[in-house]
Amino acid sequence: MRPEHIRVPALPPLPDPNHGDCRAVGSVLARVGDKWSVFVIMTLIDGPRRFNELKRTIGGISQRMLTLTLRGLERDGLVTRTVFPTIPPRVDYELTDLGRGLAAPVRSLGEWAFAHLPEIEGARTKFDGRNDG
Amino acid sequence: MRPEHIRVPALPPLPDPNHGDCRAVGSVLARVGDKWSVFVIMTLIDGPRRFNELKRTIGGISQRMLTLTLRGLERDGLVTRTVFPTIPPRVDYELTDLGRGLAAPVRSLGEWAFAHLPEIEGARTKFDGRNDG
DNA sequence: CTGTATCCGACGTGATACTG
DNA sequence: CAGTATCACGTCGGATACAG
Repeated sequence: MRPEHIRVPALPPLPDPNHGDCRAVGSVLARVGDKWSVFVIMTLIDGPRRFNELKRTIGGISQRMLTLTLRGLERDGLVTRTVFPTIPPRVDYELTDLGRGLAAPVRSLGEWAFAHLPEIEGARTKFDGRNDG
Repeated sequence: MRPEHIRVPALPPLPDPNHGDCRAVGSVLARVGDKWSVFVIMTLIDGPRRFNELKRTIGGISQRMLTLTLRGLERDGLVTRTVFPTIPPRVDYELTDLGRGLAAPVRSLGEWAFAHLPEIEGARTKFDGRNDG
């Protein structure tokens, strides 16, 4: 039997990624997948942090991106923003219950990624090397 | 006690998001977080699929982005690409063991997202409305 | 059928300067 | 300290045309 005769035998029913709900899930995944959200969430797990505390702890993030990331998380109800009208001003950011709930699966994903980093990086090197030589 | 006197009591040790490993984890999260990878992974859970099968099933993805997404997943060792040298050509994509392993935490995240969609969308509406009116 | 090549607009990200 | 405003740049993603 040649390759062209190998048929996938009538596909089983699919979870239909087109369904609106799956699209919406995508919007959540997009937030988690942006460059900084996960770092912020993980940093806030241990308790509330101030703006510059977050900036120093995360490191490498610009003021602008930290602001935008925090706004996004706040918009999604994952983080609260508390302003203390003092001089100098102080703003605390803290995970909501919703945010803490999200942190769990995110942590799972992170742990999986960490555990399988060697395999992934090995695969990348192998793949890239194949294209060069 | 006024707000400016409320002090976070000497921060507990942090998981240091600056550590190289955490950065590397970010690169995995970045893949999962891109626009299409999760859809492709979820579609491939039930078994191997051909290029246009994926395209039709996912829907809304361009030929270009499907190609790029699949190349990325292949590069990371999450998907295999099998070419059948027939006319017309046929290419099967299938999750590797590594890819199936990733699918589990991704599914957890997706289920969390699905379960909490109302809360998130509610928070978004509330946040956006506060800015308009 | 399964891609690659090209163009182009939209968006994400960073650097810098400025404000309350 | 905690932002906002602006600019500059690169990448992402879509549309279209072409190729094996």
